[in-house]
Amino acid sequence: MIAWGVDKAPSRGPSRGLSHDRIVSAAMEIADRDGLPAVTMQAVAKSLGFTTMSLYRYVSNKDELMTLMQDAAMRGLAELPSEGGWEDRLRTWAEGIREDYRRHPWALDIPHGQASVLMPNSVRVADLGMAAMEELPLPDDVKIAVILTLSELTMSMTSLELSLATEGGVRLTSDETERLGTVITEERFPHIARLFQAGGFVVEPQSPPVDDGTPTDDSAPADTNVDDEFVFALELVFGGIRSLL
Amino acid sequence: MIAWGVDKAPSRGPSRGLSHDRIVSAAMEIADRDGLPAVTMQAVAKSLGFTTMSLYRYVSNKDELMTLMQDAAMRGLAELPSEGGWEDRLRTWAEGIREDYRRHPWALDIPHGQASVLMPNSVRVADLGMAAMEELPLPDDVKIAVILTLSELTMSMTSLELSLATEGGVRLTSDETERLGTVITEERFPHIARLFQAGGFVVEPQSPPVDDGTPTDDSAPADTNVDDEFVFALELVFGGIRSLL
DNA sequence: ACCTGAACACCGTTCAAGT
DNA sequence: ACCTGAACACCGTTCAAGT
Repeated sequence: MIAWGVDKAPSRGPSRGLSHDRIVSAAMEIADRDGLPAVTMQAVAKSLGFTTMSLYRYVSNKDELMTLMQDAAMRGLAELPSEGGWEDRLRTWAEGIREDYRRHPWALDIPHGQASVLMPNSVRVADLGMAAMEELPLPDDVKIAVILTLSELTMSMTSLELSLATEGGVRLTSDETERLGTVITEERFPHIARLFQAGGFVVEPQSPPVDDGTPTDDSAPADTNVDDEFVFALELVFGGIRSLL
Repeated sequence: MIAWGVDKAPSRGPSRGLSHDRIVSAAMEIADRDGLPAVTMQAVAKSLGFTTMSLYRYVSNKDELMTLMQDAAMRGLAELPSEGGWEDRLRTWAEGIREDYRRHPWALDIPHGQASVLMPNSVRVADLGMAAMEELPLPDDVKIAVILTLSELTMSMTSLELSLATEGGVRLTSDETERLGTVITEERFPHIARLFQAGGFVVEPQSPPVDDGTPTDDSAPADTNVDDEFVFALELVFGGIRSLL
């Protein structure tokens, strides 16, 4: 309940300036700069000029700090366009979430427990999602399922994108490609070996020359970039929603 | 490349019985029993009756061991039904993945890097996914995007399900509910406060009495269980695919 | 009430040494 | 080639003590 600010701030007694906000901000700065593993209690305390143990007065353990960080990371999504249809609104909603995770990639690595669903920003984002679908004549539980589906999808795709980006894409040395080629064969993997050998199994983080293949079974496989995958996945879900109406 | 078994086994010299298989199996047993954090190099070695350092002869670091564990966890999915349409096959495909993760929940917590995509079972599962859609007149890159979408969705939903199950669902004490009620208000969250107060924002891990509401905007919200969410999300994607044809 | 210092029981990983 | 022992530089968290 710390996150909601209902625990009245103890304004009595000596306070040398530590606070929940400062601790969470310091932790986020470290995570942004050096990644989540660099966020140790000692590192956070040190960056604030306090001892490690001082943090435990504000946060009961590291997990709680992580949950606070995660929620704080999701503050980018503000308002949805009042014009346009539900597709436009859901798209900007999903893209807002995506932006937040891109800004704070480490947030994707913090496990989503029960607590995180009831954090302020989670509730706010869910509320915005429901607002985006206001015009749709669907029962509330279906809308919640849609929100859940879209946000999970957004997280997964962003996670994939970021892990590929930091590793420079699934690009192998020609030696590795060759060795893998001896093992990924038509006999063993009849449906995908061809794609692998053509390089189509490779996913790029950035936007390469995009090919939009015509719907033919034997079209040449192309490099795929995650941004396209994300847009495609969204449209897939939108198509599903439309088929419900 | 260890995972593909191309590194010839060094059958010369004294071997007191350690091997990649035994190390990975031991690590998986520990993870199944005590969770991923319990998988330390010391714990794995001890369970095999060796010193910690002996593992480093077979595995270059802990991350590599984790990647091997993750791939080994995905061996459940065998064959897809030859009867029925692509929906049936994709459904059993996704449910096979789901089963594997349910059996080895910790596998969801191992980060998916570039290496993991090219591991034997990942390639095998991707191949099966392509096979499931063989009849569909869609370009290969679209099929890959579908596979990616479905597997990410499956992972997310299973992850949600498991985190709720281990925490006993988002069930709050009446005290907590009350406190949250003072903070999740109609003014602040106009589109979701009503749902929260009605208990509809609560997601159950197991199957509670399911209500399939009629498509009315003001239908009473109901408890939602993750299994339904998963099936719903799959159908949403299937609807999207159909709209592509 | 707020912060510190010392201590505890761990981690992953190194290196040189034994057989 | 395979495994061990000792050591290093870390972790999160406790507890009693200071102001």
